Amino acid sequence: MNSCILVVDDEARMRKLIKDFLIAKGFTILEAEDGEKALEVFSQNKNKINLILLDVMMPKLDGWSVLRQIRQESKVPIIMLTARGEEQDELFGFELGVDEYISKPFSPKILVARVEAILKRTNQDTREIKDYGGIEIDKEGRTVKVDGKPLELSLREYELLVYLVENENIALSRDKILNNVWNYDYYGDSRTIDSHIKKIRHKLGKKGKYIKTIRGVGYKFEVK
Amino acid sequence: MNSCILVVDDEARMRKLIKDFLIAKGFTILEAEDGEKALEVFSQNKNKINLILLDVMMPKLDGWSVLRQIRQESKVPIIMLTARGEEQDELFGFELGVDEYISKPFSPKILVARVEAILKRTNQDTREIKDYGGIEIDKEGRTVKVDGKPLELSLREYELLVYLVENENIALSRDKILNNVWNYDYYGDSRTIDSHIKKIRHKLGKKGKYIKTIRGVGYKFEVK
DNA sequence: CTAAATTGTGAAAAAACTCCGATAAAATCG
DNA sequence: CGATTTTATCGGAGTTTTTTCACAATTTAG
Repeated sequence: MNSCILVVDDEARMRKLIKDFLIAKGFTILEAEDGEKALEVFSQNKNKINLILLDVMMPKLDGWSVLRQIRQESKVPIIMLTARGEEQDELFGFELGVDEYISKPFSPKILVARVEAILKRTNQDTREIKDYGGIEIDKEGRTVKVDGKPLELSLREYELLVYLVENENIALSRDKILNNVWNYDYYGDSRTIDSHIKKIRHKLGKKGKYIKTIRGVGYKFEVK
Repeated sequence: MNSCILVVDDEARMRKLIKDFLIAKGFTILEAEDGEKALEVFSQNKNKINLILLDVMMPKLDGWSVLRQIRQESKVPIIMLTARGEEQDELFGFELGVDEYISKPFSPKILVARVEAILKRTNQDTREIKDYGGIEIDKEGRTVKVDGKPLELSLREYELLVYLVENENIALSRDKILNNVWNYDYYGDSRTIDSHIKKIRHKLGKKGKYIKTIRGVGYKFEVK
């Protein structure tokens, strides 16, 4: 993990306070003492920075301006540090893509909690691995595991399996399968599907029986 | 869009207030007057509900309990409605997966702004399409586009390209490439990589030059 | 500049994949 | 139960993908 956070505030004391707490929590910190420096540091560390703590009131370039400029090119999470309870500002900011507010004065605990919450939310591994009765499918990685063991599936096999599991418990007609897994205009032998089903079942081993045959219709994936 | 929001609060007046504002903004509203009802409504509308506004203080089952139970099975965004400024609660809640707090009393504007901010954040199609100098890769869909035009890449070509772009600006040795794109124990001709590189470059057209040859080492993807 | 090393390229061999058609097996119906 | 319909399975033909190999082009070193 070890996320990198850019702290932007004109008060050195405030920066130090924030920095110390976040470092104690294992974060890496970059600092900037005004808006211009913030943009500079940001542009040089785009890929590294995971979150920005941005003070609103600053000399040279205020927090809103910095926010706007950064939002032109990046969706990095930004927490604004504001004077207490300025509703107008909050509304203003959400539209611009502020992720969170923290009002000064704040307790370091709150700070850390919010930072972690936001990072958790955004860092949240976008990788989604879905489990269908022990058949794990990682669509991003295009991999399938059964009981933890990776399976080698050809393109058609993979797509057919994905189509079946994504329609778990739904009986799929051969027509539907052909139209969805094959090109729309494919006009082939309907035994083709059977052939692939056979191979998938075989590769799934014991779990092959989750692919049910629905006589007169087609197939259905059902964990039972 | 038209998101559905579950409003849980024991005060009918409060529910009505929230409901009216959110409906005015085009949301669909479900209501529950206590924790138990909330769970009931939730379990019956799991797939429909996009966000939950959850009061903390309620008879029968309080907000925290509801939160915990819902988090057992769902990541639906939850905004807690709390009495003003209870730090302890906030810390407590972030760990449990609270997405946001709104302190009573709040202005309807703030409410709507936060709801919209959260929905914007979470509804954000999980589908991620990354752009590397005009080469767009959708890993979930396993598609590559160059300047908007889809490319047909074979398995190896695709994986090799993904490996290169994900290590943008890093020179990758042939060894490393073999170990990562091919099976770990692959023991083939080293011209194999070149062959695929050639095909990829060709398919990328003008952008093929982003794949740089690093003599004596291997290749590097670099947009320049 | 020349020789050596490394990479690019195209063609062809090898491997993998997809699809088809024939036959076997199973389920259903009368 | 026997006939009929439907699905399972198998082998192999036709494709596509992957790999290999020989040679050309390029870069680097001396």
